[in-house]
Amino acid sequence: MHMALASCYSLAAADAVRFPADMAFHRHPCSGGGLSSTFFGAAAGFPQQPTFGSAAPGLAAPQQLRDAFECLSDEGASSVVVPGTFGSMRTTSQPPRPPRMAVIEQVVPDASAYAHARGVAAVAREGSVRDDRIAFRVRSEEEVIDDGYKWRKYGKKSVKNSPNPRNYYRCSTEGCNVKKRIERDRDDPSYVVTMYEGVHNHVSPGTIYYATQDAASGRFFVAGMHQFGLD
DNA sequence: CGGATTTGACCGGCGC
DNA sequence: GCGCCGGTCAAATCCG
Repeated sequence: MHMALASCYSLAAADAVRFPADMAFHRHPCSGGGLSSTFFGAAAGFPQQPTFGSAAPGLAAPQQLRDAFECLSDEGASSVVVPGTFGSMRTTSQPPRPPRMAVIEQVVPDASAYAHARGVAAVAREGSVRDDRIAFRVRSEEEVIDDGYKWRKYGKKSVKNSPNPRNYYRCSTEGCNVKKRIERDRDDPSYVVTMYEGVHNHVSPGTIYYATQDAASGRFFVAGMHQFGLD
């Protein structure tokens, strides 16, 4: 998932994030004392050494991102509202649209998502799941999510036991081999399941991220962003 | 006209 | 060995 999501879902825009009333993210150890938006970056395959704005000291390390991600999974987070441009996959021929609110209903644990995508046998065969794959489920009428990156569609397949086709995308940035698969949930077509694989070796085009570090935990958080063309 | 998308073909892994 | 399945390729087509 992506940065448009990660960044908008920032400390500065914490009021744009809605959690179940019985959740206490501010006290959860995974959140590092602050509302963690970093798991979105993990899903998106944040650049390992991104270039941020001048005020940005860096961004969450993969492990930290996974921590946050697992935090939500463990807590059973079921409703997170984030500003994102759902329904408008950005391509080189399409300018970015203004953000719209979208609801991430469920984050799919990496292993199960991978199993879901490739089959339990394949996962068992590999022994373990690569840590650069992650998936999530979003209730959305449209399938494409503008995550800030440019993607090139390279395949479409119908999958067994599902009436919905699976679409394959590859990051269109030269030298970046991040891929993502998008398909509607076979059990509930109102959900879109997106799975990312790999780590971007570049920053989201036209986007500058500002990170902040929590003094107590040492974790980094996306504190803000600027996306050219949106303002 | 160049770049993105579509879509059938092709390939490799796996189970029987 | 054969068929099934998921993933990828690439030629044809579309579109701005």
